[in-house]
Amino acid sequence: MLSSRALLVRQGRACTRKEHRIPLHFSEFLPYQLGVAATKISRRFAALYRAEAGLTIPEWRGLTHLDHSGPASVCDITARVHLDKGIVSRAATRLEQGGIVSISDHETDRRAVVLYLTDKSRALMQRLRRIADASQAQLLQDLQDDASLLQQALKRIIKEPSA
Amino acid sequence: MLSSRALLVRQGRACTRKEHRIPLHFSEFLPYQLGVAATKISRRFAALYRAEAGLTIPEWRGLTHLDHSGPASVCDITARVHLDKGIVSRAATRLEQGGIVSISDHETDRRAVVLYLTDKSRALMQRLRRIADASQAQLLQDLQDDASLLQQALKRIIKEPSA
DNA sequence: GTACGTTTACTGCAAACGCAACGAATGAGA
DNA sequence: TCTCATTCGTTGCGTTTGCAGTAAACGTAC
Repeated sequence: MLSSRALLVRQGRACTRKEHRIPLHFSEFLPYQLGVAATKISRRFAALYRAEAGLTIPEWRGLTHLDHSGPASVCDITARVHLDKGIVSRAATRLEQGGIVSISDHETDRRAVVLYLTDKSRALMQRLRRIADASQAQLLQDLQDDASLLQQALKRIIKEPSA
Repeated sequence: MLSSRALLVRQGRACTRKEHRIPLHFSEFLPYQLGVAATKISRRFAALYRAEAGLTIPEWRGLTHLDHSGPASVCDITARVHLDKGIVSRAATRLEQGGIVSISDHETDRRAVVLYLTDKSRALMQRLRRIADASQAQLLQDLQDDASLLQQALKRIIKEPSA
């Protein structure tokens, strides 16, 4: 027993539209909006880093932290840039193999390691920082007045306890 | 040759802080904010659907579209809810095995299939809709005045051509 | 000094994802 | 009618992800 609506769909073209037109009920659902927007922006920036230096997003996040705050342990990076410790560990391995970071033992804690940028990578980060800043500026310009409030709301979500 | 900063990190505790305190430069970077916020909210809602009905997010997105717009093809769903066709296809298979949707042939296009809710799942969706609405209401309340502007900005990002 | 819980980093594994290739079906155009 | 490009859905494959488990080092309490 099918509704008349169902019959409409069953006839004519199988796929009604090609554009990614999002139905109303979805366009008002915040988790959906957030997910789609984040994926979109994330892809754009990931492509940038990959094209420029063959970096993944976790790699880039860790490097940025090192670049800005100086040498740090895996645990440090994990806590600061919202990444799983396994992901940071693997990223560190790849980056060391690529000569982007150096890893040495911690002075006083023999469990820990210390990651730090090489001279080679300091120049790389300078270039990447410029690119990231420019891309973000473009993004903010597209968003115009909404930008600052968007960031304010996102910060609130991030800081929110959890539940 | 290490900077004095490096020496500081190399001594004392390996992991300086335990809280997820995000360094300033990151907290201002939009793609980062967006990613972290989306992951956080997405996890929260995913846990909700899983606990309530054992549904994944792709499954839930597809079902919601079916629930709201009536029977649709895989391609339809793909276009409307921002999912890869492979993901939609697999979700459809799982949902059919679970008796949540029925799949039949398209009337006029023999390549296509038509997914539609079963009576059983219509009741399920009603319950899920209530839960999702309540959770979103809670979220919007937490965000207070920022909410509408957040949504406005996200919509702009989503609609934005691409570059 | 010894025992025990915690921290640090690494690794293994299952699940999910994105992409591309494929076969079947379609339909537009010669 | 006969191509041939396109569309629809499925499947396979490599990568990434998140989580749990492991071993070593640490440090606190006794």
